[in-house]
This record gives sequence, C-alpha cells and structure tokens, in this order.
Amino acid sequence: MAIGQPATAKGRETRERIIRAAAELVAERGVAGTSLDDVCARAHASKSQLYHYFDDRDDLMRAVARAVSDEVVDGQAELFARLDTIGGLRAWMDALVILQQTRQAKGGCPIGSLAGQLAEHDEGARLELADGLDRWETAIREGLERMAARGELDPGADPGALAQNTLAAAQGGLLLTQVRRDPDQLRAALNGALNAILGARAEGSTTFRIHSSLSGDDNNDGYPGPTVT
Amino acid sequence: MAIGQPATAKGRETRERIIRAAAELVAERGVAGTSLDDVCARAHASKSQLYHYFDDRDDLMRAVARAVSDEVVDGQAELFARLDTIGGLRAWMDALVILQQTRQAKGGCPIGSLAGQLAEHDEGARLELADGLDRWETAIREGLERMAARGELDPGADPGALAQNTLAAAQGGLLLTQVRRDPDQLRAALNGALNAILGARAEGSTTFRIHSSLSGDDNNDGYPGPTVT
DNA sequence: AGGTAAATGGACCAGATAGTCCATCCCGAT
DNA sequence: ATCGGGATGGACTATCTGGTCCATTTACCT
Repeated sequence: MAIGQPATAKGRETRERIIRAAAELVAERGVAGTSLDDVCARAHASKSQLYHYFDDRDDLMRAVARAVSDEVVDGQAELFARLDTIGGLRAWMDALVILQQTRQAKGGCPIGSLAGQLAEHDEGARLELADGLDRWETAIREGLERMAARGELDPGADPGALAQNTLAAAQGGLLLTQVRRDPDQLRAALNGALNAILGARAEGSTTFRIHSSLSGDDNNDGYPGPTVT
Repeated sequence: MAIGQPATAKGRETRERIIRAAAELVAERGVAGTSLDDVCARAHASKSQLYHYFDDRDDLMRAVARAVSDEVVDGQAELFARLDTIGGLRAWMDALVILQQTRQAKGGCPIGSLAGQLAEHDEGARLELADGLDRWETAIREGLERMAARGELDPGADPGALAQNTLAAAQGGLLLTQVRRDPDQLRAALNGALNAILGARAEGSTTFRIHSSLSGDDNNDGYPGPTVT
C-alpha cells in the first residue's frame, strides 16, 4: 500500500515531479504509450519512489487525471471570471481557438482526450475527469447566472442548460478539431453555442436578427472568430 | 509485407473475421487493452493468418478504424434518409439517445472514442476516422439542404454550418454522456442543435417562440426527448 | 546527538506481447 | 492428377513492462 500524502516537503516534491512527468508523457504519447520506466526516467526518480507514492499504474493515472483536470480548469480561471458578459464569453472562446491554433489542432481537450482512454478502464479516473468537467460547466453557468441576475437574460432562459450546451459544443468542437486537424471546427461549434446564448438575451437588451446564419460574417451578433492566423 | 486484399473467398472471410474480432475487443477493452493474441483467439485464427493480412498492429487498428466508421455511418442509413424533416431529425436524435440508454451511457461514440486513442498515434487511423465523421456530417447537411430546397429553411441559413454544429453537439454530448454516465447529456446537447435548426426555419413555415428556453418542457419547439426509460 | 520513520537506489523477476519462421495444408487452374 | 500459390498451424524469441524487494541514505523530531 502506498503512502497517502508525503510526510515531508521533499516527498511532496518528488510526488509532484512524478505526476508532472507522467502527465507530460501521457499528453505526448497517450496513456497506452507511456510506460512507468519512461515516467521514472523523465521524473529523475526510481521505481521504488513511484511505488512509494502510488499503489500501481492505475493509481498514478488517476492522479494524472486529477492533475490535468486541475490544470485545465485553473488555467482558465481569469477567463472564467469574465464569463458574465458577451465580450467575456467571446474572449474565452477566442482563447480556446487560439490555443488550438498554436497547438496545430493536436491533442484535443486534455480532459476529453483522457476520457476516451481512461473512462471505461478505471472508475476513479472517470470520476476525476467528471469532476473537472463539472467545475468547467459550473464556471460557465455562474457567469450566465450573473448575466441573468443583472436582467440581461430572458427570464425564461435556463443558464444551466445553456452552460451544459456550451460545454458540449466545446468538447465536440475540440474533438472535430483534433480529428480533422482544423481549429475552425472548434470556432464553428462555439459559435453555435454563443448564438444560443445570444438568442436567450432579454428582449430589448440589444437588437439582433432572429434568423441569422450561424457563421455569416455579415451577422453582427455572429462570432467573427479570433484574428490570429 | 502483408497481402493487400485476399485472393480467395476464404481469405476474405478470414480477414473480415479478424477485423470483427479486433473491433469487438477494442470496443470492450480499448485499443491498449487488446492484444493480438486475444484477437487471434476470438477470431479463431493464428498469428500467421493475422500477419498474412496485416503488416503489423497499427495496420490492423487502421482497418478497425475503417470498419467502425463504416458500421456507425451505415448503421444510421435509414435514419439519415429522413433528416429532411423536423420529425426525421427528432427520430434520429431519439435513436441516438435511446442507444446510449440501452448501453448505460458506456463507451460513448465509437468513432469519437477511437479518435482519442488513435488520432495522435497513427495518421492513417486518424484519416479513417475523419472520413467517417465527414460522411456523417454530409448526411446531416444533405438532409438540411433538402429542407432548404423545399423552402423550409430561411434563405440565409447555412446547412453546412448547421450540420457541422449538429455533429459537434452529438460528439460533445456523447462525451459528456460517457464521462458522466448520463444519457441526458446527449439529449440536452442535441436539443441545442435542434433549436439552432428550428431557429433557421423559414419565417411563417411554423410559428415558434423566439426566446424559448433550451430545455423547458413548456416549449412546443423544444426537444422533449424519447419516452423510453 | 540520536533515533525513528520517510525516502531512495537499483537489481531482479515473472508474465505478457509483438513479431518471426518454416513446415504443412488446401484449392483452383491446367 | 498435379502443381503452384495462397492460406494456415503453432512453436519460438527478444523485448518490454508492471511490480517486488531489500539495503541504504536522508530528513525530521525530541
């Protein structure tokens, strides 16, 4: 049985180093392509250290799932804080698209990608990833709720449903982006989610056209996309 | 080097049997959890047969990716044929949700799931999966185009964008369904996509409320979901 | 300082796995 | 029938990988 949490500062450092190395390798080569020997080598650690802090391979991958979830969610914290305005929503979406562009559409969403590799194999890992998605969706929902509290959303609008929808669009868009190696797939999907939110704005808050195309550039309420190439 | 296509009927049969066995095992245990010995055992074949028809493991997995793509797309053919009406769209979405319910939300989309496991590892497999998604999206787009041709969609509506959006919603919804073990996630995501299509209907074709909630049951144009439990 | 628990080094093992090899068998064409 | 190539059987190997073990060192507390 492995130690729960390291007792010393040095121990915590080693544990973290191992998780980080494992997460990097998993991102590069996938779960299956990552061996414990590889992890040890990159972390400058020995097998005994790895098994001192983790029960087995699955336990390590669970820790990786948690670390990845934390990184994805925490990494968007500043953007999440501004999700209570249309501009903030656009900024968040832009950031996601730009990130995919810089990554050349490789890898997809770290959480979504791990899901396909771990969800059916290890229940604990599945729950870690579900927790990450929950925190993500919660951030979106709370932003929309703040908009609603300011009266900017139609009273009949459901921030929870809109947030769920937006997260699904992000995940689906990221998957299409990964498989097609085309960041535009994410942009288009998020565009659709944004239009759903725009359609739920309170009447009179801003004028907009009802039957607008989802992607037409002549649509003021459409999502023009980031300008980075 | 492996034979391209088997020369005899018996050979074709064997090759197919191997692919089917591999696809089944991959669906059950994932790519990483499937060994070639397992595949041989289930296919009642020997190693020499496997290596007679495939170059190596990656080559086999590429064939699996193609077979899975075909199965997913061909398996929806009858539903695809009716995607040119709102009722047909609903029927297709219902079928997807019901399928997830019967599978207890396990596995997600076969194509999407394979994507996370193969896309970054093997370019050929990625292309096979991309092709499957393309055929899927094409089916949706052509349905919407038939609606547009009948004048049931707003002239400004973009069937291509709506189809892309719908596919992204399906994939995102399937991923959320898998991670959260909740088929409702798919229903909600498809609901959003359907609302986008409903919003693009030609004016006057049917009355509908503009600022409707995405999931409210009091919304006649919303997507009530299948009644199966 | 000294003792105790935590942390580390690294050899070692058993099982699994991808891939090889060659002898044999089957079947259709001549 | 027979002959040649495709199809098959299945043993074999080299390597990799998860996991174990124990001796040794280091860090923390009193």
